[in-house]
Amino acid sequence: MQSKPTTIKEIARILNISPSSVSRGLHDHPSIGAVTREKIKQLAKSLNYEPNNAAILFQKGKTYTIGVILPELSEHFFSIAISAIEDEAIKKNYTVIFAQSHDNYEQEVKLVEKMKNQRVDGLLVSISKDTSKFDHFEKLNSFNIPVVFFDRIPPFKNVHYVACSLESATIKAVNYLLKKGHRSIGMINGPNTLYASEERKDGYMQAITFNRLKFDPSLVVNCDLTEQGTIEAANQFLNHKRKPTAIVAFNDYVALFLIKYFKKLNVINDFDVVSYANLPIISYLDNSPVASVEQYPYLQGQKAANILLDLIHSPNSENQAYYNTIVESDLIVNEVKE
Amino acid sequence: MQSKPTTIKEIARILNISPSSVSRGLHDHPSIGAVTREKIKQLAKSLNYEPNNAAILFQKGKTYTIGVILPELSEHFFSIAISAIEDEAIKKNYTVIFAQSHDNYEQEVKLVEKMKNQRVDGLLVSISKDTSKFDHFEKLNSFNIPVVFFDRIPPFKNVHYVACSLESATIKAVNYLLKKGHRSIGMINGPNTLYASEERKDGYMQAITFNRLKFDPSLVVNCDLTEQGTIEAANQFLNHKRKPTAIVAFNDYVALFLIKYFKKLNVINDFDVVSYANLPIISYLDNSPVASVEQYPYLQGQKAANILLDLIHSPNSENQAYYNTIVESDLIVNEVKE
DNA sequence: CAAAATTAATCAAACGTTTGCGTTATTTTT
DNA sequence: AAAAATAACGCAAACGTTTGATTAATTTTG
Repeated sequence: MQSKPTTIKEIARILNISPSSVSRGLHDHPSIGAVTREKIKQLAKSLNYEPNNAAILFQKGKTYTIGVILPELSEHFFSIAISAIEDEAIKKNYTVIFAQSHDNYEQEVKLVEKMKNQRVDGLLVSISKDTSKFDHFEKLNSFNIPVVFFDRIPPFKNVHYVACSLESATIKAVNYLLKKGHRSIGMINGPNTLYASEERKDGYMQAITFNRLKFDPSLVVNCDLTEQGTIEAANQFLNHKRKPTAIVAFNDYVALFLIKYFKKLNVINDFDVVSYANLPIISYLDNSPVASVEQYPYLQGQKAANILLDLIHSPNSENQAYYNTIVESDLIVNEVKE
Repeated sequence: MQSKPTTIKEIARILNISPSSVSRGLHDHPSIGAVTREKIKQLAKSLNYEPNNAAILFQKGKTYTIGVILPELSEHFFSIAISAIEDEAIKKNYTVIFAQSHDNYEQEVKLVEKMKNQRVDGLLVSISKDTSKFDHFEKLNSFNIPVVFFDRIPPFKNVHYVACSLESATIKAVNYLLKKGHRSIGMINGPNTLYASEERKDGYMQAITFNRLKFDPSLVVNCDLTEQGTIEAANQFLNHKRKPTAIVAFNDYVALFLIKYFKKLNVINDFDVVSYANLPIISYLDNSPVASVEQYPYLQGQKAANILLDLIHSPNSENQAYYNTIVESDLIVNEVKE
């Protein structure tokens, strides 16, 4: 029952011409006469000819495929980002294959290897949390596979990347709180190993010092981003000699934990919480953060994809300029609570 | 700089043996002696040999790739499901390529075509909302590409599918509300064109009649699932002669709209809302639904992927048995609100 | 010790498509 | 009318790997 797919050879045999002519005819090559061309196309259509992609890819050494490696697809941020990537890719007739590192370095290394074996034309990567070495990406260089990092990027500039400036976002957030009158602002930061933590802290410090306040390091506490860790961080604030009246949470999950805990202690009204918007329906909460940093995952994905496609099509691999694209993040102020 | 990747041929040339021996050596074929085998493997390693996947795929006519077509990757449900699919696929050394139909029939048709051209070994599909014809999938049959539908499945049995029984889930939900003492229960259903709407309604009716109550059709209202539509539906309930005391919402978005509206009217405490759990943090809401139907997207994705891989590996294509797998959904009762 | 069996490796074809280079005819230019 | 250009197509190699059929060398067997 499973009729073998029609091939160019078969069309050639039936029409009594050579396979090369068929190929050229199908591609409107000028050296094929109009009549033959039409005959070829007609027969191809009536035989339901479909080019064998595998053969073409093999022949051309291109796969028209871009790989995406990211930590967790089920995280809202990434699902939006990859959705954008796919939308862009399909416009240019590229296919997307993806894989999750599950925030595991070894897995990430393996996946890079696999993508390379799959001979993807380019790679989009958001690095895992426990990645601190980056040699696995350098191997791609020698295979001429361009890489664009997005959102979770390595801490150096000589790569292509698209990311949000969490620093400026944090400045905006802290400024907003200062303008609201807060004078003691706590920050629940992530582990120090994360570049994103560094950015947040830098932004915080800049905003504080720019406003001629003195920076109190004990108001920035590190946290493993779990619920338990959040509670411990919260306790530090509650017992602080200059108890903060506002808190910048590392992300929405932390904000949720925090709000839950504060509500339990019935101190929720003593705090304004600002967070980073990874989650969609956070605004439906009764005691939602007063503001959120929007990181525009769709835009980031879109830009990253387009840069990658650019790189793939740029003929000279020795183009030494690196795309370092910063997507400005905005502070979204939630409607005033009545 | 971009050194051409090492090939089997090159290894063969250096070792002065034939390419076929190299291939066999690398695959531990018995007809290659131990010493030669080791020499081959060593040289391969030292030359960083990587099999050219494109060539292998072409040669074998298999791609070790499964395609996934779904409506919207950014929907939480699907992002979880595809996350599971990828996890399963990678275990069996398969790669996942995916594309979004954006709930558009024409796009879906195109994507199926594209997947076929990519010669995926199998296809996983969650159909788009406005798909009512299914010929585009039948073409895959003749190419011997198995298809497994999941969650959003066609309304007939002679295909492979994995889905949740929304009917039994709805029965559970309604029963729960009845047990809580509610005697007038409203349902905000989706458009009648959706199979999922039918299932919900059937479940509702069964639960009602099984409990010897009389079914009031005016308590089941259709809704376009927008916020405006939800409000209109809510108004119908508020003006109903037997005003319901509990409402089954079509999904969490509808539930959110509903709760928001009820809160605005300050009637939120007059209702118990039950919903279907597409969203993660719904439980953080102050006035969250009292219970949610968990549809186990990860499990669905997992099962669908495994079934597909089974089908791919089953030698006889004439295996006429269809996998019709139902994932039992559970009613998750949220913690009692203090 | 000849015949059979085993071991170790080679040959060559095949997968489907593309493409540089030839080879004819036919037409155009001098 | 000869030379040059063009049009229309065929030839064959190439991409890298796998695999059935063979061969050659060695060992086992009766």
